[in-house]
Formats: sequence, C-alpha cells, structure tokens
Amino acid sequence: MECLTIGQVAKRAGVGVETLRFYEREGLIAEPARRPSGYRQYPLEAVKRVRFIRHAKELGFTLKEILELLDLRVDPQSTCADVRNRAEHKIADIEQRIANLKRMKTALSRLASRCRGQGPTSNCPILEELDREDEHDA
Amino acid sequence: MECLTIGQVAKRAGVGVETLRFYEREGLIAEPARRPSGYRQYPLEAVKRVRFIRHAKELGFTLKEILELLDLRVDPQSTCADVRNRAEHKIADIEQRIANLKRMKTALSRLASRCRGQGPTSNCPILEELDREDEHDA
DNA sequence: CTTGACCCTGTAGTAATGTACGGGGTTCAT
DNA sequence: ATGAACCCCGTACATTACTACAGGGTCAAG
Repeated sequence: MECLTIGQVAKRAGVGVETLRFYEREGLIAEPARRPSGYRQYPLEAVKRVRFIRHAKELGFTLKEILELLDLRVDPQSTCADVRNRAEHKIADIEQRIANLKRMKTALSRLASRCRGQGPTSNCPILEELDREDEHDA
Repeated sequence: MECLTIGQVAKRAGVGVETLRFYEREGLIAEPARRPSGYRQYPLEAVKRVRFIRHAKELGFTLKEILELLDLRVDPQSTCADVRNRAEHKIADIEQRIANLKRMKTALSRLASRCRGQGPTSNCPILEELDREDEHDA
C-alpha cells in the first residue's frame, strides 16, 4: 500500500506540516505508523480526514467540535440525528453571531450618519456618543 | 478634587479591577497618580474614559482600534472625518464578517436539510459531504 | 559522497482580552 | 486596635489555532 510523508499529506490536504503535527497532538488525527527512521507514514485516507477537518472549519466548527463530529462517526451508538443536532446548534450559534454583528453595524451606522465629517474631533458626534453616560446599563 | 480608587472606577465603569490594570499596561488609560501607600488615585474623568472603551468595544472595535480613536481625540491635527473614516471601515469589516457567517450558515443549512435524522452515522449525508474531495479548491 | 530538501523532537511565541493567584500592605469603621 | 474589605506587584493561566524556532537526523539525486 502507498504511504505518504507528512509533507505529502500536508500538500494534498492544503495545510501546513506543523498543522498536522498539531492536529496529531490534539487527537484530531491518529498517530501514524513510523518508518525506522522515525518518519511518519500516513495512509492515503489521512488526507481525507484532514480535508474533513478543513471543511468543517470552513463551516464554522471549532476544532473541539470537529473532534466530537469525528467521534460521532466511529461511535456505533450515535445516529445521524446526533450529527444533525450538532449542525443545527451550530446554525443557531452562527445566527446569534450574525444578529450581534448586525446590532453593532446598525449602531455604528447611526453614529456615522450623524457625523458630517467636518471640523476637529473635539465636537465629533461619534466620539461624543461614545463618551456618553449609560442610561440603560447593568 | 474628588478621587476614586481603582475599585470605585471599576464599579462605576462596569469592568473588573484587573481589567483596569490591564488597560493601564496597554496604554488605554493613563497611569494615575498614587497615594503615598501606592494606591492608585483616579480623577472622575477616568470613569468616562473606561466607559468610552466599553462602548467602543460593544460596537466591535478592538482595543488597538480604540487606542487609535482615543489618540485621534487628543491630536489637534485630526478631524471628525478621520473618526468617521474609522467608523466606516469598521462597518465594512462587520459587513464582511456577516457575509462570511451567512455563507457558513447557508452551507450548513443545505447540509442539514439533506439529513433526515435517521439511522446510524455511517451514511449521514452531512458527514459524507464533509468527507467529499474538493473540486473547487486551491 | 555531498548537498539540499525534507523529517524529527521539544519548547516557546503569536494575537486578543482578559482572569486568577500568591504573598503581601492599607484603610476604615467599630 | 482589630478585622474585613480593599489595594499592591508580578507572574502565570485561559482560549483558539496555529507558527516558529533550535538543533539535529534522513533521503534521494547527481
């Protein structure tokens, strides 16, 4: 069977060599076999696993969550519904973050629209607003 | 003139004492005068400054950016337009982050909708998709 | 056989924002 | 004058996800 060096896996999976060693330490990928020299020998599937990790990261999962997803896959007790659950939680999480950013954006746009962009900073409505006392605060 | 201890400033500004010392180290707030005992003595304005920082943080500015805003305020060369510029950049930045999250959410929703939530993980379409080879990748 | 590209380990550093801890002094009210 | 509550400093830790050494073996081509 063909084996890959860490550099080959890294290249095919689109990550750095150091990242692979890091993932190994974190338990995201299994410790591979070694050659007598100590060089890591990866099976071809290793590339798939790293790509899985990359894809999941692109979807917003943290490495910790990805580890859980990977564990679900090998646990015979777990079901497809478990996976969908994770996905739905993550969607809710993302929605929260979007809502939060939208609030910021709205507040900031409101401030920016009040500033005509002229004169010194001393009477800039944006800075003034940031200075304002809080009325509705904990 | 009235002076405040670090704890009083912290309470009024709604942050922790450690946070104030951290902000001082980071140059966000000036080193205050000291009593003979070494206790920090803050003027009342210190509370305003910390609130400014808090508000700006809530709007999505990083501490580094907030430091720049605070510096703009004291620089007589800088104008209101400079401030508005920062605000607009930050708005664009937030929009980017929102767009990114939306992409994730869409992709994830698409995956979740294809999973009927039944059966073992072994043929879960979500996991399968994450395993897929990339066709349109660098 | 040499040379350059690659691999090894272990440790430390990065960015951002704090939070916690240990081992002390100080203040103020009683 | 004593005890609780507060303050000091310096350092280390937490989180996330790597990235960068230093100091050394190994592999493959010419």
